[in-house]
Amino acid sequence: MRIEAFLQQSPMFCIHHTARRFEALTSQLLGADELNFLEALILAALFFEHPAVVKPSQLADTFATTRGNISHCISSLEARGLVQRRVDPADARAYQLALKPQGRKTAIRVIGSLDKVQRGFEEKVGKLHLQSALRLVRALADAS
Amino acid sequence: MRIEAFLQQSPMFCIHHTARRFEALTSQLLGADELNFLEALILAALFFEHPAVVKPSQLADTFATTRGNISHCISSLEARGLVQRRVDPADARAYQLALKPQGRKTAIRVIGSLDKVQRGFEEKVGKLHLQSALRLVRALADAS
DNA sequence: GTGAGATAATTGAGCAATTCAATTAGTAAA
DNA sequence: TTTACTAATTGAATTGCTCAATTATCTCAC
Repeated sequence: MRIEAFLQQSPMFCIHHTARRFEALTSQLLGADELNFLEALILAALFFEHPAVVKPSQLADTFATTRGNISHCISSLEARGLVQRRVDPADARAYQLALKPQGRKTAIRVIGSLDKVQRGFEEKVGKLHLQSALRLVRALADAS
Repeated sequence: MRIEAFLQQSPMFCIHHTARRFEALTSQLLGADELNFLEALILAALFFEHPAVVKPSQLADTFATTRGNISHCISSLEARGLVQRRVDPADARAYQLALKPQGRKTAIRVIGSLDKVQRGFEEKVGKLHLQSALRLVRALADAS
């Protein structure tokens, strides 16, 4: 198929394809906890940031999405008892987000899953090669 | 934010992020033709494969999606007079897909758009660097 | 201190892309 | 000639997301 030649010569399409693959594998692992990709990232963020204060707007910035999107995910996580909203004592409009004990356990599992998928790719490609591409793809990510 | 350090050290997340960026920029350009990403790829595929015969199932394989998904997109493209379904004379269950004249024009425009986004990234990162990463990301794409 | 405008976040409707199960129709082969 | 398989479509359902409107709060010039 000649289209395949075209696609294989296109870095952006390869990146796109790889990302889809990554998401598919990841959400397979996250499915056990009924989490989507963004929810998983939120849990990871709260885990890594602890004990620093995290607010919804910061998450929206970090993950390049809208506040509405974050808010929906937070609500879903909160409904399952994984995270907690507390009114910011310094600004009553804002919330401080925190992991609840169960959420902490889930976060650890999630981070493990992300690492596992990552290691799977590393095995196929070689860790050094993956690291060498990192700078470039990061540059791409920043060049937005 | 410590989560950002984690994300920047994760090749897969960087790829994910880059891919999202790529899709956003691309669909901005495709929006003029009211095409989504997959529809654009289908048009490109039919353009590059011509005059070879292309069937829905092949497209599903090439783009790693379901036949149902392809079928919906084909219907949308057909409704707009861009592509045509012909019953395969060798197998009455199958269809042969072909670009109609208007679809051909659109395909050329679409391929131009994809190239344009690509060149935009190349400018930011440098074509040589992009090419050097291609082999690696392709390996990642294949490692599925 | 108060009113105008900005800001944090939520909410819910709505959309776009996809998946999934069921269906139609045709092939193959035993 | 019937049993199993395959190509593709269809429509409902799901998912993840955006957008506009809303609530509540803060800031600050006056």
